[in-house]
Formats: sequence, structure tokens, C-alpha cells
Amino acid sequence: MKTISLGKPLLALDLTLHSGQSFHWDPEGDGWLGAMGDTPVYVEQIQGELFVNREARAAATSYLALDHPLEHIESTFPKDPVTQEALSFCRGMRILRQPKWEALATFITSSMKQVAHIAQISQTLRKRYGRELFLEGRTLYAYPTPEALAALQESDLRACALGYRAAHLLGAARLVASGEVNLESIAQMPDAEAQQALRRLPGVGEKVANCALLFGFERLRAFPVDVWIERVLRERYFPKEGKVTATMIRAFCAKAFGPYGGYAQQYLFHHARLTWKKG
DNA sequence: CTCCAGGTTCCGG
DNA sequence: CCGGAACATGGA
Repeated sequence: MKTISLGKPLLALDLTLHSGQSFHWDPEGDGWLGAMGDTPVYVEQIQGELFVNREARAAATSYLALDHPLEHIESTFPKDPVTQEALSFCRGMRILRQPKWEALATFITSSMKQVAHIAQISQTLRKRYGRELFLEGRTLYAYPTPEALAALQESDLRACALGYRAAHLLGAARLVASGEVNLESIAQMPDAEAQQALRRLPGVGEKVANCALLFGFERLRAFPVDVWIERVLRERYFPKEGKVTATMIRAFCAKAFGPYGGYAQQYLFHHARLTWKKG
């Protein structure tokens, strides 16, 4: 594989590609093979130096968010022991800049699913309905467009093991494909307004909307609260006794984690998911 | 076998 | 605003 160097950015590549943001990266040689939007990419990191196939330079710089001032971002995290523990575990992890529809759609399919199964759904959808991409004899697949999915029947998607999520994904695809919901317009809105606009789509509640905003719309303050984050918050940030409501959690997260709350959230999520011990 | 997973939606208090 | 139930599927 012929590659070019992208220098030595602060980046934990392997961690970043397997932190539950994207779900389609396959091991290949010393690196990874996958699609960044419509660009087929091989990416590897050797002793801190980042390499990609030549045609992927621009796509990789954007997708890996090498323009995020990561050292500064990590310095804005709160100094409490829980966040700092997650930081030392995940240092160098970046929030990927994924295509808007891809981020939104993959998280519509994520509800009540383990990461491994979200990956399986993503791969099936890509192979059956995504555009073929070629890289040195390998075939990769882009995430299917809203138009491609909008043309299907719910039964087609159920056949991809989406279960009840099939109707959600199909409904969302049709609203986006028809132009009734315009993701580029949403990208121009302030955070709160953008969240409300996304929640007009079926299968998009507060959590999925925040995932889409964080991973696809460059809203680095968006703070998705899933079962893992809620577990950490309840165990480590709130007193054991007493009720903790969703409203309280929302208010706390908006205040406590700063302008890059979404980054802190992703570090907390990944750390919790990989180190949590029962009991 | 049971339990749970990067939730959303709908319905009564 | 809050809690509960239904919703599919597969890995642990």
C-alpha cells in the first residue's frame, strides 16, 4: 500500500476508530481499512507518525479532525478525579468529523444495541445498499445515501436485522431524501434549534440527536447520555441516596463539562465501557 | 436459560 | 415533568 505521511499529530488512532463513534473499520496490515464518506482509506500509525493512501489526504485530515486543537481541548476538561482518570486512559482520542447523514443514521440504528451489533448492522447496510469503493484491489462500501434507503421497503431493512429500528431509519431517510428535512440547513442552526429539528425525525430522541450533533455536525458541546454515561454519573457524581432525574442529569452535564463537553463525554464513555467492573 | 445493550415513543399520573 | 411498558435482536 503506497502511503504518504500526515506527520505526528496528537492522535490515538486505534482508540479513536474503536470508541463507539464509527463502526466500519477493519484491520489491515499494520493499520485500518474503511471509508471516509465516499473516499476509500487505508490508515496506519507507526511510532506516532500517521500514514494514509495518497488520494485520502484531504478526507483523512477532515475525518480524523486533525484541525481540532486537541491539547487545548483536553486542558479544558474538569479537574475532578473521574474525568481525569478517563483522560489519562483516552488521551489523544479525537471526535471524528463524520458525514452528517452517516452519523445520524448509524445512531438511529444504535438504540438498545451493543456496539458489536451496531457494527454488524452498519456493515450489512453498506454492503447491500452502499456505493462500492475500490482501493488497490480491495472493495469497500460507503454508507448508503438517504435516497438509496428511501427507495426500500421496511421489510428490506428488517432483513438487515434492524428490528423495530427499520421503520425509524426508513422514515428518516424518506424525510431527508424528500428535502422535507434539510441537514445542511440544520447545520446552520444554533445547537438547541438544531437538536429540535433533528428530533422531528422518527427514531431521533434527545440522545441520538446529540450523537448526530457531536459526531456529524461539529457540535463539540453536545453531550449524549446513554446507559454508560448515566451509570458513571449516578455512581461517581451524584450521592447514592436520593432520586436523580433526567432533568437533573441534563442540567449537570451542560454546566459541569465545559465548552468541549462532548469530548469529555466520549472519554468518559469509552473509559467506563472498557473498565467497568460489576459489583 | 436470563440479562442487557451508545433509546424512542406513547401513555397515565 | 416523571415513571412504565412495548418494541427486536443477539452477545455474554
